[in-house]
Amino acid sequence: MNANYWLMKSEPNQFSITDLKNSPGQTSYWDGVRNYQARNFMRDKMRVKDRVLFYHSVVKPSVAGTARIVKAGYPDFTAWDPKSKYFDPKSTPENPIWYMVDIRFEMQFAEPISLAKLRTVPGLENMMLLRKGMRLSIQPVTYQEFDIIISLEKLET
DNA sequence: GCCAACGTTGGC
DNA sequence: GCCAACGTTGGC
Repeated sequence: MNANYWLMKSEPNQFSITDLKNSPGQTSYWDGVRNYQARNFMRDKMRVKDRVLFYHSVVKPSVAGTARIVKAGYPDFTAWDPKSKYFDPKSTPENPIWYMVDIRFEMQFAEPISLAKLRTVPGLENMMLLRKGMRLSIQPVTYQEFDIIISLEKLET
């Protein structure tokens, strides 16, 4: 079966692609997602080897690089830790509400591709990220969209 | 820092 | 079940 393609948002001052690159094994779990739609993607749709656009939100909105799913959805244990900022008393090990995946660093773009740039690129007109009011932190991306963004990077390096 | 858009909560 | 109030996201 073919891989799926995704975009995952993170505020770089919380967790950046550099942080992922510097993580043990260049791998990290993706914790703290507390939105049902995003959770459903992780729990039900993401598979090992799926490819990910790593998006930096807020500070300098841009696609910063790529990653791969290396572990499919499993319960987000930070929801069970009262000391975690992601604590949710409604979630228990017996009945987990929130899920995470593990991702591994693949590449960091020499020059992040800015949101403003993406808005000008032919073929990305229907990209979910570019829709008004779109806040979903995990979004499906088509193969074509993924490929266009990768090719932009190659042109600029 | 502002604020529009969205998701969630809770009173009724 | 409706919807106002509130909190959060995230671009600018």
